[in-house]
Amino acid sequence: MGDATLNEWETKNELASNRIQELLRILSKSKMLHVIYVFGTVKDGLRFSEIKKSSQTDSTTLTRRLSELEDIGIIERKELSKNSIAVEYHITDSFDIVKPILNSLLHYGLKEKN
Amino acid sequence: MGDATLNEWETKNELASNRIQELLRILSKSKMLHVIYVFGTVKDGLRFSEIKKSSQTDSTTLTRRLSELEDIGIIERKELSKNSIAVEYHITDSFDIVKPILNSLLHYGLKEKN
DNA sequence: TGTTTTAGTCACACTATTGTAACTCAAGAT
DNA sequence: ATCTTGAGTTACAATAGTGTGACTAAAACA
Repeated sequence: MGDATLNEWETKNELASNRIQELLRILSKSKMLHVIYVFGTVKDGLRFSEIKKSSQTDSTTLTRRLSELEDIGIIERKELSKNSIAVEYHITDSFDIVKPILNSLLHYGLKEKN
Repeated sequence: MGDATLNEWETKNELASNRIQELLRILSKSKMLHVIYVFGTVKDGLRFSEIKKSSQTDSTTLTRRLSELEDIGIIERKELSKNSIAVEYHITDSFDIVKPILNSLLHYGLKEKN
């Protein structure tokens, strides 16, 4: 079962491999999991300051993480009232794609080391 | 369903979180996926040179990747004949832990970007 | 009018990760 | 005895990713 699915790798092309590599590189950056966790658990439509507080991330790093997530289409940035000042971040349908990965990671994290 | 599992995050402790972070950091390193892919698809009991050829990784990086995988207990290094020269790498039971993660990543990789 | 809040930006020094090239050392083949 | 292969190691320069602290510009509050 696990093996069967693993065999699909053989049919994958370079593009898929690059996308995977890229996703992993992005997911492993500092505070990324904390940020995604906030999006996964709290209500939809989050303000910069809320994410900052909940994820305990500084402005610089949070900006970096949010724009990376936006770049790969996992969240969307929306300015309330046309001239910025207030901004809201929403998850997109693609957010579902990372959920199973987070769940697998969670199981790994909770498992004893033997 | 996805949400239900995601809620488990709320019960996780700092230790789990660090383990997850660490796994992600390791998985995202260069050539790591290529190396794991070889272990996942080819027979068990691989020689350094086989992995090197199949994963297209240079000695330095391969040594780094293998010892990182060994450190987290996903593979084992075994010297055939007591005084090294020939070495074989085997996957351990813990290798199963990363399979679902690889499968999720695979699905992500194969999905169109919209 | 002055202060606070929101959502960042900028420069910077620091650490981590990378690939390259050159080297090692033991064992088996010629 | 020399050559090649296996499994690395070492040094290094280049690139990537980090948190800190200082700064900004607009809007809402008092």
